[in-house]
Amino acid sequence: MHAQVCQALANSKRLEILDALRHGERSVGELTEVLDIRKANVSQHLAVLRAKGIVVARRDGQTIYYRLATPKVVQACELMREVLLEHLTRSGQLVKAARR
Amino acid sequence: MHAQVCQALANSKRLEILDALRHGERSVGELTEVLDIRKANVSQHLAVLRAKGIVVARRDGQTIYYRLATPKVVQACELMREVLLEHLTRSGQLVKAARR
DNA sequence: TTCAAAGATTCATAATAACGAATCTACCTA
DNA sequence: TAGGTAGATTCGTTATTATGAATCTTTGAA
Repeated sequence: MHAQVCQALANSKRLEILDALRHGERSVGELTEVLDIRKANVSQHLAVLRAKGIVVARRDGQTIYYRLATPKVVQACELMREVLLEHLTRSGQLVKAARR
Repeated sequence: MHAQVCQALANSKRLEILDALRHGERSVGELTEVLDIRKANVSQHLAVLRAKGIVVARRDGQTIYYRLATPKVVQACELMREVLLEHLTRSGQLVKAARR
């Protein structure tokens, strides 16, 4: 199940969605504009995030607003970004060392 | 790239590897015993984790020891586990509410 | 040197995931 | 209630990923 949660984060579009939701809720239409992909596709990604409990939906009339289920997702993403940056820094140093 | 890092964590075997490395380095042979899968497959998973900078290897004679590149990976995993638990708790409440 | 042990890599195949297109559902308004 | 709008769902196709089997590489010992 833990792997399933990670799998839900393993897609650049879905990470963009989470980034867009970082500072508050957004409607599907707004997300569609931000991501610049088809609405059906946005819905599909939202369904994945919803199924894993990463985002929650709220309906207001015709529009449905999504928000993060918990700020912990953002924290986890930030940590992973730091892991990535450290790796890039290390491998960058390797490249430099190899050039000497 | 961020999605690629998440992708590397999106596999139960690889999460088991990270769990085994949580308290210190382990050789490939030790990991093979813990995971109870073929050595080739363990190497493949380790190659994925290595490529994303999540683990690093150290050779000592014939055996190669792996360890976490940074404790941040474990922290990120813990946060994701909490997200999962919160989700399970919420959906468990939904099941109960539906039964009433 | 040759052989064996510990891993890594390559390749082929089976299983999953992503996306577009079409269809379906819920809500609002005339 | 008919029509329109915002999303969701289903399905088929294409692209990725996981795994086993076989092969290759590195190291240490006879």
